[in-house]
Order: sequence, then structure tokens, then C-alpha cells
Amino acid sequence: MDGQGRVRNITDLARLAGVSPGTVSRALADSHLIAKKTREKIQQLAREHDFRPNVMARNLRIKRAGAIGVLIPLGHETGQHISDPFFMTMLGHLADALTERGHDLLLSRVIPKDPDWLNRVVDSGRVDGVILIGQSDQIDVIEKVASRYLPLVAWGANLPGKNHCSVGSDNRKGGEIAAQHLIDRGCRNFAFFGDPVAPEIAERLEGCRAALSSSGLADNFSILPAHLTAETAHPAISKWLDDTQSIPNGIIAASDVIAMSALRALAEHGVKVPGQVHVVGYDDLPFANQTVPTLSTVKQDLAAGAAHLVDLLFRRIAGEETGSVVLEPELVVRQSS
Amino acid sequence: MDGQGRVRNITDLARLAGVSPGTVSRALADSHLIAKKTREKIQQLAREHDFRPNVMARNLRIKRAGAIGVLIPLGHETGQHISDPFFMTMLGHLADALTERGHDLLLSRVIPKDPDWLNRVVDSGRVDGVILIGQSDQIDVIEKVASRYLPLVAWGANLPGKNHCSVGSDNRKGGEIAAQHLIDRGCRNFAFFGDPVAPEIAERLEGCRAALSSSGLADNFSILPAHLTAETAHPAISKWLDDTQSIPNGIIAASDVIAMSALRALAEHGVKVPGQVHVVGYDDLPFANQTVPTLSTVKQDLAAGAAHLVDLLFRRIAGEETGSVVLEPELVVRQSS
DNA sequence: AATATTGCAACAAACGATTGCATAACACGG
DNA sequence: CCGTGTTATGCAATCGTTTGTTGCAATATT
Repeated sequence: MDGQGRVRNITDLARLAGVSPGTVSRALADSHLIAKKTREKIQQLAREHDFRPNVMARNLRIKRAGAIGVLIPLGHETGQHISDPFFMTMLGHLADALTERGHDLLLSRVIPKDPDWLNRVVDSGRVDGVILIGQSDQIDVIEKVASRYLPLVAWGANLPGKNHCSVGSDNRKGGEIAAQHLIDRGCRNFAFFGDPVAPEIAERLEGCRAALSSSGLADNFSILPAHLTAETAHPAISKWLDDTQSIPNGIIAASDVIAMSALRALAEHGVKVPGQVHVVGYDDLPFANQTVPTLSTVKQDLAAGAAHLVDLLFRRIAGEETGSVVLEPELVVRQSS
Repeated sequence: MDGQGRVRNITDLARLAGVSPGTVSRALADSHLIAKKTREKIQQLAREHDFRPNVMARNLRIKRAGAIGVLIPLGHETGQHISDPFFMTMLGHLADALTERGHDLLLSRVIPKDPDWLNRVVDSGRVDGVILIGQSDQIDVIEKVASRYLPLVAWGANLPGKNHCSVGSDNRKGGEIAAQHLIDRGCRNFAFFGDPVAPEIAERLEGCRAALSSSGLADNFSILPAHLTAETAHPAISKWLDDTQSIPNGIIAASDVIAMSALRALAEHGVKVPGQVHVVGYDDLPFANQTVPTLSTVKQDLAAGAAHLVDLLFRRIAGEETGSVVLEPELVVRQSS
């Protein structure tokens, strides 16, 4: 615009307006300590030169970062891409909620190599708080940091004996609902697809076990610890189908992504869903009713989850020692079961 | 840890070590101006108190932000969630590449209400550069900002007459390839699913048109301007199938997400793919070989794309006036065609 | 008319680092 | 014992804001 005399800071603008930097600062903050006339003059001038005060300097002075760290820990994943729509859905909700509260979102996928990864973020002074999307296999690290750093919340399991603040659905119950549904559908042999290294998954598995046990079907249950990505799940399941002697008639997948791979693998093996096998997923991601056949699944309300995460986080930033939140899972029956 | 005397800044640590703040700063930076012995003592002390210098203060002094803004403009989307795996895939690659270069990723979904959204980010002093994932319908805004702000790159179309730096596949050619493939498969009536408001889509559409024209099939072509989300695409397509008199035998979807919705809608209408209708998508997202039937599609190499985006961006941050990059699209034939 | 109140704006000290320059400490040869 | 050269540290300015305190007029009060 004005090539030469670009206004780079509040002092430049002050000079231009013939006032002191302090006055400019207050004027731009619309402080009533400054006469309305001066205020408007300065604001007008700022607009003309499209000047915007430097956020970093402001934050330094103000002692806040204006950003929330959103971390995706990939501890148990073997480092491949996560193209998992789950994350994007969650991320979308979080981004909206944070923006609404005037905070930026500092995204970081972290493959924890040393136990210091979380400390680094927390102590960097870059963020006012941290949201973890999933706990992965890093419970110990999380617990340790949480014990000294209040504004930390995690999406995931609410684990007995653990104190960090979490938001997640009742995974045990979710697993139970899924299994019970298959039992009701008349299934008698079951398989669980998913890696119980992640605590959420472990709880879902446990819920299944419980449901099967109380129907006396605990013995007809096998587990395939498949990774969560679309890339790795499919070959694993396919191979499993090749190897297994008798295909079960009820399959519970630890996530919709895995379920989708399963549907495809089953189709390839000429197995009819839901004719021969009933399949239930977990998450109710947007694509769950786009698959062929559409996927029955246990719905986690991610919108509500994200809202809770952000709400709890800001209460913690304000100093409150909040508890955790457990959401009710809900069975969504579609064609696959 | 040490409850009382928490070390909050470089000065505290200096006091503890019995040296001046400046010395601590240099010691932590491993400067050779400081005696090895002192250096190690200070580093040890820092470790003990797990002290990490405040990044924001550092950045202010050093005049860099240490973060790159990644923006997802949602101009033509009507504000719903984007659960599109495309973004997550891209985001994952970007996150990795940026972290590798020591930069954080400031994520922002922006629904442009005023033409100032991009200026705000650029002038905030919070980011060293900006990557746009998609141009949406904001070409004018982007062009304007790009003309004065060098470190700005966009994923999307390389538009004639436009000067901002972009990385994207040759959409026109991609569209051409897709259409030609269907022609080769013997299709004679065509439909395009996708909203040409976004320039990438417009170019793909144009490519299709070109291919059809040169085979004299331009007249047998209809367009359904469907939105890009899974949520909205399916009902639109379903309705279209209800209404249309004669279903075409070649369908080109502007994205894999749309293609997936199409596959499902077709299945519901009892239309055999690829028996009666051939379908081609665009993107080659991870789930493209998970659908039933697996999806033929025009592959965009997102990994390479992300690498280019980051590379160009950093060259621009260094002051170089780089050109744009156009990637070759590649047809991936699977079951749906 | 003298004093108290108010309204505006300037001054200067933070915030927590980095870094050029000045200086202190030390060793060494003459 | 002094000058000279290293090497290691301290000092103070700086980055661009915010904000408590202060100074000064103009107005209100008695």
C-alpha cells in the first residue's frame, strides 16, 4: 500500500498520530481512559495502514499464549499416516470451539520417543492448555504431567486409579451394547477386531467379554489385534479370514475404520453381510452410513465430546479442578447387523 | 517437583547458578563463548528443574514466530463439518514436514465472512508463513494478500492470470484422463458430480468436457453440482437418481468422497457397478481401495504435494520468489470401472 | 477565589528472552 | 611487574506490547 512508511508497530502509529505508544495501545483496546475523539482518530489511522498489533508481544506481556495445544499421540501406531476420519471430525469440532473462545489451535502429531514429549509442549510457554486426542499407550506420561499441570484434558478412557481429566464415552458399556446386540441377533460365535493396547479399545473389549460371559458365550470368542488404520487393518483381516477355520457370525470392530476394512474383506471372501456375518463398528463416523452395506455401530457423540473437552479445559485454565466426563454410548442399527 | 522455588525464567536459573542471565541464555544455546564447565553445569541445573526457556519471549526477540498457519477456507461449503479425510491426510503430511523443519502448525478452519480473514492471520505476527488447503471461492482475497505477502502458498488450482503460489495436480488433465478412461470402457452417456464453484473442480469438469468433445460425446453429459461432504452428497445424488430419466453409464465424481456416496446411492437403486455404470473418483484417498467395489480414481500424490508446499513456503520465507508446482495426476484403475 | 475533582495523555517498568560490546580474569613472554 | 592476548562473563539495549503511576489542565465545588 504505502510502500515506504509501513507501520510495523504501535510506536510508528503513535508517532503518526502524535501521541504516545501507551495511548495507542489503549485506543486500540477501546479503553475509556482515552478521549473518544483521540480513540477514533487512532483507530481510523490503524485501519488506513491496516495495522494490527503484534500478537506475540501482546501475549508475552499479558502472560497468555492465546493458543491451545492439540496433540495426537501415536504411541502404539507404528508411525504410518493417520488418515483416520475420526481425528478430522474431532479436530473440526475442537477448532470451532476454540476459535469461538478466541484461541488458536496448535496441532501436533507426536510419536513419543522419550517420556518428555508432553513436558516439552506444556512448558514451552506456547500454549495455555493442552488437549490430547487419545491416550495411546502413554498413560503414565500423561498422569505424571497432569499431576502438576492443571490445564490438560484428554479424549479417551476414564481409567480407574488414574487422575487426569478425561472425556470419553463409556467404552465398557459401548462394548457391551455391541456384543449384546449381536447376541440378540442370534450370533453365537464372535470375533473382536482391534488392538487392546489403547485403553479405550481394551475397555470395549472388556465390555464385549462381559456381555458374552453373562450369556455363557465367553468361549466362542476370538480376538484379532488389528491396527487402527485403514491401510493396515484390511490385510490383517484378510489374512485372518484366510487362516481361520470357522468364520464367526458376529464381528465387533473396535472402530468404524476397522469395520469398513472388515466389510470389504468379507465381501472379497464372498461372505454375506448381514446374511452370514453380522458386523458392528464403533464411533459412528460420517461415512458409517455410506458403506455398503451401511454400518451398524456404537455412536460416540464427538460434537458433545469436543464441547466437553473445551469446556473442561477452560475451567481448568481458570484454576478449577474439574472431574472427568463419561458420555453415554448409543447403538445405531443399520444394515450390517 | 520443587514446589516453592520453581524456576520460571532464565533469570531464576541464573541466580541459582550464580551467573548472569546472559550467560544462561548462551549456555542453553550451547554457545562456545561459555566455558564448557559452566555450560554443562547450567544445562544440568536446567534439566534438574526441568526448565525450558519461554518460546514466545525468544520468538519476540528473534523476530520469528516458529509457527506456520495452515488454513482451511470453507467459503463455498455451507458451514457444516468437514469430515473429509482429504484434509486429514493433507494435514498429517504437513504436520510431519513442518515439525521436521522445527515449526509448529497453527490450524484454522475459516469461514470467510469478510474479505479480511487472511490479512488477520498474516499480519498477526503469529506465523512465519501461511499454507492454504484449497482456494475455495476466495481467489480474489488470496491474490490480493499474496501480492504483498510472500510466504503464502496454496494447495489447489494453478489458475491462468493468477499469481499466487500454488501446488496442485493438473486438474484439467485429471478430468481428461478420467473421462477418457470411461470412454475407453465403452461408456457413451456421462455425468459429473461436483460443484464447480471451487476452481479445482471447475478445471476437472473442463477436462472432462474436453475429452468428451474430442470423441464427439459432449452432448451426452450432465452435471450435478453436489457439495463435497459425505453428509450432503448422498441425498443429492440419491434424489438425482430418482429424478433422472436415463441413468448415464459413466460417472465422474469430483472427489472420492462424492464417489463413495455415489457408489452407495447406486447400490441402493439396484444399479450394478461396474456392470451398468462405471464410476471414477478423484484423489485416491486411503479409503478408495476399501469401498465395495473398490474405487477407480485419479490419484493426487498428497505426500508429494505436501512436501512441495512446505518446500516452496520455506524458500519464500527465505525471500525467494518461487513459481508454482503442477503435479501429474495418475489414473488408478480398480473395480468400479 | 481557592481548593477538590475529574479526564486525558505521557512516562516508564514490566513480560522473558537474545546479543553486541565492555570488561574482568588469567596466563605468558619479555 | 607490565603489556598483550585469550577466554569467560557481565551489562544493558532490544523485540512490541500492556498497564500502574504520575502530571497537567480544565472543570466543579464551596
